[in-house]
Amino acid sequence: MNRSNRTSTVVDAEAAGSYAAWFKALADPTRIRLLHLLAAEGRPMSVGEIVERSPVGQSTVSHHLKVLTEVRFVLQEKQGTSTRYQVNRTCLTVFPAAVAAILAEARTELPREDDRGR
Amino acid sequence: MNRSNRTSTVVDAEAAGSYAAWFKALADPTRIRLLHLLAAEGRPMSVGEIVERSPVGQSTVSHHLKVLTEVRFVLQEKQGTSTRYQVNRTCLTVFPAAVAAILAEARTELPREDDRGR
DNA sequence: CACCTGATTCGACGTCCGTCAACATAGACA
DNA sequence: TGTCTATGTTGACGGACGTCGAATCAGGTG
Repeated sequence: MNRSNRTSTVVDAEAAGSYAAWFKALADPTRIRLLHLLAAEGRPMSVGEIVERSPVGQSTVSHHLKVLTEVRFVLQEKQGTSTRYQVNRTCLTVFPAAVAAILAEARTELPREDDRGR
Repeated sequence: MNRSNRTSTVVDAEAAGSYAAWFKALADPTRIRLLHLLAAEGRPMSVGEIVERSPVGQSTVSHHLKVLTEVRFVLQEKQGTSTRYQVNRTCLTVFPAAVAAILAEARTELPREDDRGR
């Protein structure tokens, strides 16, 4: 395996950009806590409820939730005046796989992120 | 399980900061490519060799290698006038574990990052 | 209809980041 | 010793980011 001397480009420039975007979404303590909160609760939560448990303001929470939503780490579901956010369980598979790809761990095939939604 | 209403704080403010620092180190396409290059080659590489395969300047590569070294994703080994960089294989274990912790995947115990060095 | 409440967006501020060119450092070798 | 080569560091510049308060928008409710 890996028979050529060319760097087996599993991670080319384009993929590097995508991966970087994912990591960038987690490159902030507040977002990590938000994501962990949602994951730990394991249920859709409203913004207000999340704000109550966060040390930052409501607009900040809203902003971070938007960032996490854009990279599909969390999914949103509007219900009238309220908006429920929940963690996207697909990340459990796709994210460690991305790390494995970067670290050239060939044993794991990178699954497609095909949870159609948005 | 999860009998209390307190968020089971596996990821508290301090841990969130640490994790964010790790992710921040990967939140850049260039660093991801550098890390992947080192991982794919699977051997210590000199800065010049890395620069040859990178689209950015030498000082930039040096800077990014420093960042990756500070969070221990890569290890450095000085040899006279040259410096060899190689990927830290411990990341293969500790990094997915961190992701699992954030995503509240309780099944994996977070291993200590005790590859004494630095 | 007027009002209240929950959520997003806007504008601003200070800070940090990625990149480069230029300079500084430090082994190797004649 | 002096020079060469490989690497690290500095300073600067442009752009992006995190946070906040204020303004705005959109559903319910009376």
